[in-house]
Amino acid sequence: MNTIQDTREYMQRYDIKPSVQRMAIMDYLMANRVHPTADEIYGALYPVMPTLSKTTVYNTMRLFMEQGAVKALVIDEKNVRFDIDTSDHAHFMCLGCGCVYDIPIENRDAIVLEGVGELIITETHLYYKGYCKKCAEEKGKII
Amino acid sequence: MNTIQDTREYMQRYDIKPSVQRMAIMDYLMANRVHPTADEIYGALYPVMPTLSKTTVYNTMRLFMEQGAVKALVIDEKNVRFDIDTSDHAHFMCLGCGCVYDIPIENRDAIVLEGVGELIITETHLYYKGYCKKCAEEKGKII
DNA sequence: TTTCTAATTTGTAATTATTACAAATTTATA
DNA sequence: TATAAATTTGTAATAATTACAAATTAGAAA
Repeated sequence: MNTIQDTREYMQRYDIKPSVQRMAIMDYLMANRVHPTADEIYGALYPVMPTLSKTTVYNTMRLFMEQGAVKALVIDEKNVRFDIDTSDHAHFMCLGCGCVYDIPIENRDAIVLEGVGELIITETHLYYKGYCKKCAEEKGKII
Repeated sequence: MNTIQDTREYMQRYDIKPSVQRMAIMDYLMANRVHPTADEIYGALYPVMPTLSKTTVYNTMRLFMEQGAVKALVIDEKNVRFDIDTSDHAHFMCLGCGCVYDIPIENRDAIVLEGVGELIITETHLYYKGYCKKCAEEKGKII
């Protein structure tokens, strides 16, 4: 479990000035590593912070991304998800339950493509979709 | 270069009934392997087919996807792109010029994740972002 | 060819995630 | 305490995509 102090330190490390809203959002991201959407963050915090605005969630996520504290995860067409683990890694999304798991990868920093030449890689994004064990077992009712 | 006959045969292979619009769209996808958005497809075909509707482009892309003739490529948050190469492969998007190149990958069909168990992979999506050689050279004016 | 039916296309309106923006509030500073 | 700066909020705008019903086209039957 992470304390409020942990959250404060984490934000300090990324040069993010704390505020009640920012703390609540960062705290949520640290405690619930489920790669939530802006809407899910808002939905989770609204009950305990009814004055929270969805715009603030978007503003805050943009700030967090600019400061390098979170990364955008573009795994489904519908909406952007946010990942507090900013190290290069892959994702697995279960098509049954929607869970998104982190997967380690070995990454590279350049590719030479025939006919095109060298490509300098600054971002690596890898994701899989499929079924986790539990959903694969009940698969009959899914597909 | 592909002929109209090639396009017709390709559609037949995927059980897609031809129509003037579908032929034009498929033909465009086969001739321009640039992973276009729905809007780009519409923009390219509108001049030669002014009665074309954007809804038809979306409808057609959905049909093509359902029949397995194209795949959705979710590489940027803004809009979905379409890829006529349905084999598993990666993409590189140049942050300078926006070009998207195909990259070969070796793929897997399952992962065992500690604490979660086996994950059955049905889709692999890998993409990189960065700069192609040309853009890297002019990088000063980009970043 | 003409008629009828089914499939396809089209245009418009609805939906939804995200962003723009300006007013209101809060926080920090003098 | 008064003032300025930063932050939050609500509403409206934007833009990709989808829903839907009318119009058109294509195909089959007569």
